Amino acid sequence: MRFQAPRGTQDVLPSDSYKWLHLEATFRDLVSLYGYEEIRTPTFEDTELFTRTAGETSDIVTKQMYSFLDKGDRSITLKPEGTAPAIRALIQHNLCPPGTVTRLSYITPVFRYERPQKGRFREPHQFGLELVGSSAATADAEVIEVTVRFFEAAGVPDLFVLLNSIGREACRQGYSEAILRFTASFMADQPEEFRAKVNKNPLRFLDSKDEAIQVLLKELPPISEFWEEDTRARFDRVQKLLTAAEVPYRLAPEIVRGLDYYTETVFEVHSSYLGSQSALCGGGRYDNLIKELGGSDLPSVGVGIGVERTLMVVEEVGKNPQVPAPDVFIVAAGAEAFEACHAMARELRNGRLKTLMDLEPRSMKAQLRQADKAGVRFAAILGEDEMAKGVVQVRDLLKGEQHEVPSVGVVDWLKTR
RNA sequence: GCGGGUGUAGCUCAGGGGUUAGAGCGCCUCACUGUGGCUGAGGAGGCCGUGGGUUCGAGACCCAUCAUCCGCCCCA
Repeated sequence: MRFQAPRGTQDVLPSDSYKWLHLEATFRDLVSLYGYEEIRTPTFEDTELFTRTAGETSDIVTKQMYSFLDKGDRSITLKPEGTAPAIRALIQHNLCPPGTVTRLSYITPVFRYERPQKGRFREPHQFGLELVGSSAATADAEVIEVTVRFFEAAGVPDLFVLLNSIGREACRQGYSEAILRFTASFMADQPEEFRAKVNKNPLRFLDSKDEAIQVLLKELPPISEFWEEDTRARFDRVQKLLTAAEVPYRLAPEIVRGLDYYTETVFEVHSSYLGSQSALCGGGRYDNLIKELGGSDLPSVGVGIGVERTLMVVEEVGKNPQVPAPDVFIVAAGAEAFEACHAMARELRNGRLKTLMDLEPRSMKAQLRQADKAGVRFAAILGEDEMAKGVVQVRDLLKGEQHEVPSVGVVDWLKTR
């Protein structure tokens, strides 16, 4: 009880660890079907990149960044999300020359200095996809579809996509002005700091939980009335593609995403099982990000998936993958057979059978109880009598049957079951 | 960053100033000396989160601190 984990981290049980690895494998398998290649960790987990991530790509208050001074008094900020670092790696290593299309995936921890609560940690993990180099609506739809297929494969029930388009600069400019007009009376009473924040990105008002704001915005026309013609065309096309792919989606004009590098398509995936704990993932198109980070003028669309939240939903509905039980438990009938049991364990493991054995030659009752607890199907019992006869008693713990099997044939016998 | 709840056995929790801190589940042993699950009996396991304070006496009350959970904020 004296050990206390660092704030905002989780105690991870062995079974949780297995679920995590299983989800990771599900993600890798699924996205590889669509041609996404994984960026390995060392490629983009560079401290300097973290540092720049904080200032350049986000105007979100820095108190949510995980910042500290290192031993050289440099200000270090741990990366708060995966997209910008992945895009930096892409620029740095020229992974997407103009004229080509590149599909990247990554699995990475991210860090946020927030008050931890359920479903929100200081070191959460993110699965991410970046589809770079295409401005086609099919790219938007592909990223959304892959994301949904992943959640389906992971066992997330009742999922649906919330879809919106926030248009291009002119559209957002016009809409922002409209929002500020509608909320002028509210803003007048607000502190200077708040006004400065909102003026920077008035779209954030749309998903505000403040009732006064929501009342004022009741008469606000939807953003679709500010769309330019090509935005509308893309949005229609994306919807058609999603329908064809049988991806369940709803239009959600209130979804604007927090970062200002998004353009046009934005989406989230929700599950009705998650309740108020927000979305499982967030994504969309960001056609200006690569240029802003110093790369070519490349269009891009991507998604970041919250690993812990996904696991929470899967856990909630009891669709956890179970750790596979061992195949055999070796029971030493009498201390004299203990060494021979070890030899048999080596033999079974050489035959690729997952084999357990008690560490001490305890009573058979205790050993069999261990076997039962471990969930194994077979107990292989070896004592002096069996050694003399050159056999092993193999007990089927499920059926309660017991078979006498020649020692030399045990591996084969077990493998054919 | 703001407000609130909770820290007692491996787990879930009871005990709300007064002997030696409890229950259920789990674990171990025995009944059954070479056969699991069921039953019964017995047993092990506690810096009562940590530090300070009040008191004759603190697991309990007060302060601080750490952890954790729930709102808010925020959500890449």
